[in-house]
Amino acid sequence: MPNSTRNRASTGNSAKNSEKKTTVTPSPERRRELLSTAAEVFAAQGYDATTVRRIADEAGMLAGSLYYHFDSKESMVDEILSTFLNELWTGYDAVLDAGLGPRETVEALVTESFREIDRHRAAVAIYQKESQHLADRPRFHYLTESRGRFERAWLGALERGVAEGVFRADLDIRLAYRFLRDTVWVAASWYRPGGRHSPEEIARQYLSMVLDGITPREEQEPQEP
Amino acid sequence: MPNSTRNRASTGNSAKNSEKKTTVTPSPERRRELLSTAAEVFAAQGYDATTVRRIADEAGMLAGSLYYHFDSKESMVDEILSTFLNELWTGYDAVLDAGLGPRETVEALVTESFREIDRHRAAVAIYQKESQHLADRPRFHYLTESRGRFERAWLGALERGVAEGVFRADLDIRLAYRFLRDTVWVAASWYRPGGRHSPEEIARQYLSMVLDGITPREEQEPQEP
DNA sequence: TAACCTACCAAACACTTGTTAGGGAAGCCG
DNA sequence: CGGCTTCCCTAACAAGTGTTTGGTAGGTTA
Repeated sequence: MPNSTRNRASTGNSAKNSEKKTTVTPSPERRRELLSTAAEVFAAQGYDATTVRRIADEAGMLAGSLYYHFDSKESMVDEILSTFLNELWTGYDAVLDAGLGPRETVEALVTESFREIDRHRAAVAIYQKESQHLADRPRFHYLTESRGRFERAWLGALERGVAEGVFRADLDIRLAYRFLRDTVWVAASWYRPGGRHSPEEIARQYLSMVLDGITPREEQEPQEP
Repeated sequence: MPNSTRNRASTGNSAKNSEKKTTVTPSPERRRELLSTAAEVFAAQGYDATTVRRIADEAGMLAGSLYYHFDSKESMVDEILSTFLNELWTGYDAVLDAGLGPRETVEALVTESFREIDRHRAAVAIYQKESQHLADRPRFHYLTESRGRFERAWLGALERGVAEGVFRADLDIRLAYRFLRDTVWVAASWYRPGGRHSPEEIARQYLSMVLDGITPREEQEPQEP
């Protein structure tokens, strides 16, 4: 039974930091290294399909040795996802507190999202695939919370935009929200950092399509075949 | 070792129908029932996280009894995914062979996709989550093939559209393709049949956003707050 | 009635899984 | 030197995994 509550160096989201820490104190840098390779494997194979032995293999050590650094396999994803979401929300909050107009808010959120994908592509892929399935366990309730904040932020900007006339009023706003949200984040499944397009370039193209559509507008420069 | 090749009633994609079938012959209707509940569980929990015992539970029987109908857990997903893709491609081919213009082709493909999501929501969700991870095994190579056909169909329509001036020429066409593809299919993660919107309604709204953007066009009816 | 077939159960099998306990090598500090 | 700390290994554990085997209740056919 995996309930021997005895955390050596908890950094996850569960706030109970009780029980005086054991004598062992693994270095945070090594943890980050291991979490990085773990995230890569999780993203590629899926969380449940990934064995602890595979992660250890990729890290050049044996399965049991991982437990010097981490409590459990679960606390690895926990730490991967929660640190990603923390960084994400500092970026998002900066945008939301900037007092921008609705359109500029959407633009900034999209750009920030693609930057986040650039930095945490593996974590984003994991979040995409497993968050819904993980959110059941109480340890990962913060995933559901984050989803709610997400929705409020985007829906708020969209609603304000419709009220001010900068977004179309004839669209189902919740559909538009899902449309925006999904297209942005699924990009993590094909995006590879160091490719032809920078995150900002992708954000620009993406915003161009979402805001203006893929058919030519009248006042745009004429095409030539 | 799970290699005792002895299929009782193979319907998957692997073309080897060798070895005279054993005396048992399960009814196809019961198979479809079981595959339906299996697809539901797979979609909700993920393929690897789903145990055979859970599926059997949901179907009101014991784990071993499933093996009267199916060779293995793997052949269940195989059959789920391949029958879905078969139906999908008959629909797609009908559209592609209709000789429509680029814009009409895109519209028809999108609408057909949402209809397919309506009919096979669980299968689509499984395809979304697991196809990349399953495509490694030789049995599921048809997933990769399908992905290629997919890309050719959409990219072809987009390129023709750009050439004919009905789509903007200033967009990276591969980026546009990925955006189209992803937004359409991720809808399976939130779509629930019998909801407020019919598949055709969703397709209409989605196409409206993709084609014309979410900001108001000049010649559109004016908004009123 | 007897033979047969369908669809399931009961019980086990071999194997993989996450996890643990104890030990030991290398380096640093007194 | 001896003690201490960091990091990993060896070897095992118990639980859970997909799968197999043999059996059997109930219906259909002859």
